[in-house]
Amino acid sequence: MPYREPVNDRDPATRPSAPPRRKDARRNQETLLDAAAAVFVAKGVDAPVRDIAAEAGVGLGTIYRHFPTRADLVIAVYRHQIEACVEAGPALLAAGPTPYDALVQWIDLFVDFLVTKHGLAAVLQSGNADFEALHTYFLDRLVPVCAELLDAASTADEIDSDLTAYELMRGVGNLCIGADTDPRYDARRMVGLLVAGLRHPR
Amino acid sequence: MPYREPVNDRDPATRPSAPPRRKDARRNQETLLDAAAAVFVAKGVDAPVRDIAAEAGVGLGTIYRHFPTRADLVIAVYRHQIEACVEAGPALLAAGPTPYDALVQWIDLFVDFLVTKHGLAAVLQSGNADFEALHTYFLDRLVPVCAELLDAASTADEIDSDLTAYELMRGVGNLCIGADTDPRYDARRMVGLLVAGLRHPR
DNA sequence: GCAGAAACGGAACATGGTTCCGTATCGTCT
DNA sequence: AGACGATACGGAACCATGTTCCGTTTCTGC
Repeated sequence: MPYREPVNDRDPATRPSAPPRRKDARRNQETLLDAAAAVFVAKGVDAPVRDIAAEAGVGLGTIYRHFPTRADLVIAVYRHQIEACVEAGPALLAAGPTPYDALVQWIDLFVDFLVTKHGLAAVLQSGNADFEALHTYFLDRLVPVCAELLDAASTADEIDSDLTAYELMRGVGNLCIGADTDPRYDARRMVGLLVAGLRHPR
Repeated sequence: MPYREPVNDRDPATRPSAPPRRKDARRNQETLLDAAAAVFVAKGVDAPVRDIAAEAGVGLGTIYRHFPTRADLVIAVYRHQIEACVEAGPALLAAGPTPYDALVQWIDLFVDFLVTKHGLAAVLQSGNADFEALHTYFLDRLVPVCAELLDAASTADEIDSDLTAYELMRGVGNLCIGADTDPRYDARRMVGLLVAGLRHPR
């Protein structure tokens, strides 16, 4: 996975860390992201760090030099898709027929993302302190977008609830847990029900 | 798990194991359940087994003799409350004004239960294989009750959805995750939204 | 009171995240 | 090119946790 874009941001979890100066380091970082992505697909997001190191043909120390924590590795792997989601928000708002429609479509986007990543949703909400950073990153990036959509829909009087963007994101994320391993559970449908509940009853 | 009472029952997670024959064993089992309950309240359902052993003043082996697995201990601690929930279903159905009302009240009961147990909801859905038994036990006991309520409401034409009792339970359980540690997230409200979405639009 | 079954305690094992540090590699300076 | 310091690497070692094993202790029926 590409990653690296020029240094800039403040928040370490949000900022793509500056590219390593040394060529071997740069190469390893590439390799690691690719390996991690592959392992996540094959064994889920909670696959052992050692498996990722093995897949990348790299020592454990190397992983931890590049990504201080498992959560940072996960963030790095999915950063692009998250950012795509962030950018999709305003776009949908501008394009869609109504703000509420845009909100629904945006949430669908997010749910699709979550549901197609084995165990991501679970790890996102697991009280597990290891993944605090992951949780925080997702929320920091997505809540503002969600809030914008929610506000717009609210202003357009399409919505009948003072539900927080934060709560909505949490709820949606929660509903996606387990959807990837249980054919009897359809997260999209659940989220649909939840979001439908926001609509202004007319 | 206590020593094999002469074989009989099929589902080990559902059967309250027969009381141990030996007095010390009986005493220890009591002590363990109390200690576990206390530790779960203090440190959450995912507190280390060692903490529980320490609280009970007992060795690790003793815990594992009585409860083959952490999950079995958790089940034992909460069995009574689950069973109370199971019994409340038909009662509410008989008492409530309408089946849908009964369903709503029953779900409230369940949510209250989950939300007041630190980390129970999380551990319930965590893909974690360790807790498979817990997950299964909850579902085995509660899904039939939920199905009964759902059917009744459906028959009374109060509900406009072919949602499975299983899906509903999963959804509700999921929505409760993290509610105990995050003041910004109100699981009851989320569940309310979800359940409201079932109602026949009129 | 004895013998053997039943229970006990806790060391030891497996797994998984993370840290440490001696060694290897890179890039620059001369 | 050669040398040297900074950077990066590998993987053993460490810590936390669930679980297993087994030598020891405690009961209970006779």
